[in-house]
Amino acid sequence: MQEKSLRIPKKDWIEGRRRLLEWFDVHQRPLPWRENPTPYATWLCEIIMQQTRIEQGLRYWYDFLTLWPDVDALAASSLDDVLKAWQGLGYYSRARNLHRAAQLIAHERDGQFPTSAKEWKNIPGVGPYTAAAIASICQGECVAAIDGNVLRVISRLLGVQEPIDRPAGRNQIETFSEEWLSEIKPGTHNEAVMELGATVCTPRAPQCPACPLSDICRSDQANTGLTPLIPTKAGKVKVQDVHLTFHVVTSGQNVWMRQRPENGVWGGLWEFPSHVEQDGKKHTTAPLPPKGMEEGDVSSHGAWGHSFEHILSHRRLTCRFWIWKTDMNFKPFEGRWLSWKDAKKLAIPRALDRFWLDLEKSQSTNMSS
DNA sequence: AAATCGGGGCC
DNA sequence: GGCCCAGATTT
Repeated sequence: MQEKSLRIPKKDWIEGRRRLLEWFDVHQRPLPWRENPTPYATWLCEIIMQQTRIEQGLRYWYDFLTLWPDVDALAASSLDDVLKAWQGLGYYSRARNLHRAAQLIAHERDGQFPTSAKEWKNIPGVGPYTAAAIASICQGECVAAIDGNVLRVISRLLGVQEPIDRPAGRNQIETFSEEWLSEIKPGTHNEAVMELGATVCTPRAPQCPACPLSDICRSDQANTGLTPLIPTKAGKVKVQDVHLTFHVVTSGQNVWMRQRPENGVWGGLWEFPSHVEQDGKKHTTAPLPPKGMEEGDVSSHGAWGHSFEHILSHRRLTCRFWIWKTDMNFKPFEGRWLSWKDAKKLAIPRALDRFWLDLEKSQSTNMSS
């Protein structure tokens, strides 16, 4: 185990570490959360940035800090408001865990944040990476934070040929990372490795000539030419086809909506009642009325059979929307009546947002024509 | 150990 | 169309 992690002589990686920190001091991007890293702002940042590009998440980080400047404010908010602010960012369990964690910290920890990576891991939504990142960057703890950038940088540095999404490859990277970590400035070291991965040791077209570690790297193009081939991954996700039918049950300016269960796709978000076609079957031309709703309950139906494709990372959704008109005395199934205006204040999936835009466009076209 | 969970940007 | 992104949680 030790041999694997020490294929680079110690004097070399000590020197490499020094040059990395030197490089970081000069070339780091001016990211706003580096200016005044408080536990709250750093925690918020790390949760938002999980599996998210900086450019995409930045706006959300600002929005959350503006809406809820501290953990007490966040804890006092409603889950619906948090989900609404999170809308469009994806992985919605992060938002629900964030809200739950804020209440835990505010009410059960007297507003006190954890002070070690081990404690941080007990906070909902905080796993190994996030715990290490906050504790090292914000609280000076000597613990390695390993994200996608680090996996790529270290696998290339060591020339790890085993898949990094399997224990064999992952363990090599973890072992070396803990050893390599600067005991002087662990937070800066962690940020430096991530920054190198984000700006120089990139997934495609890495800029090895600009890398402060190129002379000791086991896969630099100038040495072995392995850089484009590392890291390797074993995991391959098969994308399934799913056909969804949404029933837009309306009455005048009101619409029937329900909240999705916490588990599963779009957990906790609001939607029009929907159902999945069995066994991935394609849509039939004539949709049945939603369950619990008889033909006689509707005054008209099938007004607009809008349909489009929506891609998730693990699903290919074909979404069909069917509009039914009824009256508000009718409460067909789980959910509630909402005015269009109030419904828009709720967090909804991107796919429904698309539908909504198309519908309004269609209505304005009809009115003008 | 493997599956699940979004959406957007890039090639 | 595939890949990846400042990963965590559930099964």
